[in-house]
Amino acid sequence: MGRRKKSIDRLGQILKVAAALFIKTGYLNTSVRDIAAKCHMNVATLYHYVGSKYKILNLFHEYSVSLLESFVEENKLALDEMSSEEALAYAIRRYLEWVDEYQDVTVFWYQEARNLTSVQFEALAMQEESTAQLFQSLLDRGIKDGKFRLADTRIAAHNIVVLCDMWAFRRWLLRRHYTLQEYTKYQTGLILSQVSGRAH
Amino acid sequence: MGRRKKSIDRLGQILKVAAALFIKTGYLNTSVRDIAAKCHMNVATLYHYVGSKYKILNLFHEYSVSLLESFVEENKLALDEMSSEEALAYAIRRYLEWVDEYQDVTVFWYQEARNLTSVQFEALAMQEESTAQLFQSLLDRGIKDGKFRLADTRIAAHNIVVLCDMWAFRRWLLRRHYTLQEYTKYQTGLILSQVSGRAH
Amino acid sequence: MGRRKKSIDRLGQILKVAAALFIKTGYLNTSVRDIAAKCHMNVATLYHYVGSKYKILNLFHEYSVSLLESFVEENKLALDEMSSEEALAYAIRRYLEWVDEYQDVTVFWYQEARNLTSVQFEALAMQEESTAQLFQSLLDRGIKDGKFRLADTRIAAHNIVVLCDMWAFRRWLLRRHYTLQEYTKYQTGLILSQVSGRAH
Amino acid sequence: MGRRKKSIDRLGQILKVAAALFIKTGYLNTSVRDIAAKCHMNVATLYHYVGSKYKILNLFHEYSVSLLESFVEENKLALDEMSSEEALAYAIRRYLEWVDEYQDVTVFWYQEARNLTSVQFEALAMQEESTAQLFQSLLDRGIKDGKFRLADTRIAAHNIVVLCDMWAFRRWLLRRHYTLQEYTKYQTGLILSQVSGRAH
DNA sequence: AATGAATGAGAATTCATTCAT
DNA sequence: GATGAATGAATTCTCATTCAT
Repeated sequence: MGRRKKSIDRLGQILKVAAALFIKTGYLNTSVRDIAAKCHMNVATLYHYVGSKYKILNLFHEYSVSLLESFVEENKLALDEMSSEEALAYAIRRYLEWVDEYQDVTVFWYQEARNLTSVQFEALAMQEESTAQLFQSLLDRGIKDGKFRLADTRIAAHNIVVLCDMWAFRRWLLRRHYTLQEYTKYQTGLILSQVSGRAH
Repeated sequence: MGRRKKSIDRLGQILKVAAALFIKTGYLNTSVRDIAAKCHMNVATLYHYVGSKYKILNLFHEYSVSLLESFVEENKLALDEMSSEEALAYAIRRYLEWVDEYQDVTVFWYQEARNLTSVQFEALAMQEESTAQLFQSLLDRGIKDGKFRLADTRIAAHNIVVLCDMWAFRRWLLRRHYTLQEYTKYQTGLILSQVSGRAH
Repeated sequence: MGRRKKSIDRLGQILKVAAALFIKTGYLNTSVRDIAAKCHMNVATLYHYVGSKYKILNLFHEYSVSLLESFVEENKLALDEMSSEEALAYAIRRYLEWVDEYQDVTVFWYQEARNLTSVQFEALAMQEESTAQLFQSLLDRGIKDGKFRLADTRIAAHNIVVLCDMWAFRRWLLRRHYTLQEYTKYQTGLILSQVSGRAH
Repeated sequence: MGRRKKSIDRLGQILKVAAALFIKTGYLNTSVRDIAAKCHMNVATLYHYVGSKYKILNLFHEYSVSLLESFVEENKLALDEMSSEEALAYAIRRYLEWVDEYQDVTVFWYQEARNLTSVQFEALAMQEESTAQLFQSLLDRGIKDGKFRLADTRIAAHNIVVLCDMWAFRRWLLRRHYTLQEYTKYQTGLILSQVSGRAH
């Protein structure tokens, strides 16, 4: 068990250190030596655990996907008991909190998706779609309720996701002017106008 | 002048070729040799014109900024004669056309901004801000007119920019479901709802 | 004894697996990890039995030498009762059968003798000489009998060995045109002409 | 021209040095660093000329093939004016001189043919066949003349080639007992007996 | 203006081997 | 006897850049 534990720890350590370096300097700018050094580990030892540099990106990818996954899972049920508008507002707030917590991860994949194989890219995209679908189902519900009026809920849902991600990838601007709370308040307002609007 | 002209041509050729390669495989994955080879040019000759690999990114950066710049310039005046709503819709349509034309460039900078110095990053950011300001001024005008109701025009303006850029950086999804025309129609509708909404 | 037996089995297993890998991909291209893996054995366990990679080559070497040795032993006595010509033909046939059976081993040492220490190389060479001497003694006997006429029986003996080994190291060519039986017939004929010839 | 010349020199230098190292320690045991160092050249400079380690083996391979090729060419014509027996003896003597001069090369390819691609191996094999064919045509001529009696000239021709190559790959033994002249004399005698013998 | 040659630094990865448990 | 973890040294190869001509 001690063995087992140590092995997992090492792998965890590698993942954690590598993720930090990847985020800080980018995947291509990070060398395996850098990662090993920061782990106080011989390069060969690192290879004992991971197989290749790309495998590390892989692991980080899986971890990132799982983060999103659990966000979706955690919030699915809680929303059923609220009204459409409350639910949407709640989901936006929670997702923005999530983006805030994992902003580095969010931005990272906006930038480095290029380095994934197409298979992995699909996985990431699919997970992002399922986040969008969480919002989409809320919008559909609101339409049934007569609370929302929308020509196309898919675009609207993706809009919501992107406007939340924007808190991460435009942080250089937004942080200068708003707190997360303010940003949440404004965006929620705008999005609610968007979905309940008398468009066109 | 012949000299001068040739020199400029060479530089232009390098920029063009490099941009294509950068876009296709990323800045770090593109080697100076690759660029030189595609220009049918010796590496040393290339260095005669550009100084460093990073300088090429620089040039591409300046070029990209100028593209945005001219977009702003071209559209500023045309908008004055329209009504607030017409002007906004027109600006969105024009910007989406621009994003569609330069989608590779747009996506590139979402991904590779990391490789810029902070000074250059500032320049890029500033230019993006000035695009946002184009929209912001339209929003401000609409508020004065009583056509729009908005608590914060800055966020709303950035929303518009990001939702347009999204046509480029989520193309893997959007292209599957919408033409540019459809996308333009839907987003314009949603944005107009957003800005003319009863804020919360 | 159970212990002892198991230990010998393990060693035998290593030798067998290693020999197969050496033959297939060459000594240098075979890694200790490969061998251990194919033995379903930990690398360290393997080292518990063998000491070094080179020692494995050693073992294989000894095994190869012993193969030749037993060939010589097995055939020495049987030959006494035949006539010189019969004996020579018989010895050639038997040796060709041996080469055919151990063609991989034969070829291997033609190729990898380089990787032996000079001491080991001597051992291999000596054993090859003793194979040659088997033939040489037959030739000497034939000369005494007046059946063969030869200026130098050493060269003639080595010729025989090499022409038989050739069945292994030129198999890429010979197999296309001849069966072992045909090859045996032709070579026996040629060699008999050689040794009974009215030369020069 | 100076340029051109230097470039060829460098390549020639690399080939020469590499060949020597390959012969001395084997292809796999020779590192690119070793080669570069012996050339007083930076590793990257070496790669400026050759592309890959394997390409060097390639070059050496081509060179070796060309050596054999020119041996065949040089001797083809000279043989026409002699009698069959004279011609065969002459060809053997010349080929043995060739093997003696290029014994390292000869032995090398007996050992390292494994490291060639199958395409390259074919090329080497084909060239060896054409050497054999030189002898085979002499044997065929001798049969027409009624000078030689042979059931299969292909095997006989390959025998000659192999018995000559043997001077190189059994040098550890043969050099102890014979000079090249003695070896030539004995083998010529044996081969002539072989080909003019009363086949069985 | 143009180029072939050159280079130091560094990339990812593999290897035979050892050691503590 | 067995094993997972560890390592120093070495591998092939690439890169951005410079320099003499």
